Amino acid sequence: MRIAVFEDNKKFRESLEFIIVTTADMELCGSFEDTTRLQQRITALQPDVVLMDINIPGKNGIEAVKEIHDHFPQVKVCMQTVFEEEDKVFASLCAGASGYILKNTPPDKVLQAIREVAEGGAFFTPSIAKKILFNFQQQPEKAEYIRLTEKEKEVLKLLVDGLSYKMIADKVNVSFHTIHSHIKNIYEKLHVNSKGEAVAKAIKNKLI
Amino acid sequence: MRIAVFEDNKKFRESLEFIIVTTADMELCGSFEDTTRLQQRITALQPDVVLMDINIPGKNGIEAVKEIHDHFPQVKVCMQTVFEEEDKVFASLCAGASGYILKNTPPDKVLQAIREVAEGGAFFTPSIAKKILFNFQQQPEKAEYIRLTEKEKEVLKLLVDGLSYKMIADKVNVSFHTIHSHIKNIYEKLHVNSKGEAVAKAIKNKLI
DNA sequence: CACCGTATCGCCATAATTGGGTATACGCAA
DNA sequence: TTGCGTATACCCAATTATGGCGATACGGTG
Repeated sequence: MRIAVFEDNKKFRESLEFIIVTTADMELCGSFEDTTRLQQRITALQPDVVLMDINIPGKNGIEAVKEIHDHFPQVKVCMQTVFEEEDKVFASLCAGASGYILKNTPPDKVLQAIREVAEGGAFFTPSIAKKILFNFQQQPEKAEYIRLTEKEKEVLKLLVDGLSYKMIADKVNVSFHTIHSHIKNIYEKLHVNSKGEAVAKAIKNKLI
Repeated sequence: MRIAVFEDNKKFRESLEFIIVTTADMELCGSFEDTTRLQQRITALQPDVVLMDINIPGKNGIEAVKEIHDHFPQVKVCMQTVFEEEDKVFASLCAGASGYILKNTPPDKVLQAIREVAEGGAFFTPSIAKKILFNFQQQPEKAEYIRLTEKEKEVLKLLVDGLSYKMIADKVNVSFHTIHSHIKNIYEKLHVNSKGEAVAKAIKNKLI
């Protein structure tokens, strides 16, 4: 597992380097104090995971993660910061970071974070996770949980994709009438009475 | 630290009980296989953390977490499930859960999750965290620039709200035919040919 | 200025799709 | 045994999708 570090604080960079080089299944493939020549470096080093300081000289961490995400989508990025700057947290997550850890995170957690993101998962320190959670819980009206059956979800999904009753019936291999019936039930559960509303509600409430 | 367990699967419930009772700083204050008399139980047991199966008999886990969150805001809830049912994940997070773990999570991680949520943090297994992350990152690829006129945007917006042609015409104070005409143009620009697709595309690409 | 393209607005007609109602049937779980 | 999910079916009215036709207005260009 190849790791690259971008961190301007010498002390902290060296401690990250130490953590990585002393770990059997990890290889430190690069360590930098700024984000200049970012793309060349990534191209040359081919890291699996990048540890990126959010306040780094050159282009800042958020722009850097965006650039990496756009040009090297297979490279996972884990952000690190001293402070829990709310807006930067969300900005970097939106920019494509897979993890977010505070710099007081103990070494074993750092390694855990690296492994999780390398495997395609995501890792947040609890306080960051809490912030993210809060962001969800702010949205009040989503509170109503709509219980759709599996079939109904399947049909709704296809409805959102823009398929007609006929096409859905064909796809699911049941009759047109069955689809009709399912959709009537879906509308009832969603409290809507048209395709448009159903699609809107499905997407907004992430029912699909 | 007082923990209450709600889990209908006997095997799994017992293994949770075992994990908790064998941990020095934790106390199992209750263990149930359904969510009946939920409020009485919580009132009596005064748990710090509740582990709640998402598919539990009685009122389901999502309704249960909502009830706990509403009536006992100091009680933290950590959800558990076998499957990563996307809609249920988000629904329970919105309902007030502080953590979300899969049932294949190893014991040490379960304990970690309990501790994190007890301390006011949040805990997600990496795959769940990834789902949450996705939710942030879903930005439109906007490869194609869609230029809608103001009128078209207005009509599209109303379409997304689920209004019929007639209702839109009424709202915008033009004739049904004009709306018809606008919608034809919108469909052309979006490369779609049904209300459902148009609504889906409008929301996904944030055209409105 | 006259010309062209684009956006806006209006209408007709037809065919297909959709929404709502009602009904039957089967298996399965509470 | 009742209820729910699933599947099927028919009917009917309303809505929607498509195509074509035409008019006005406005900004920029030759």
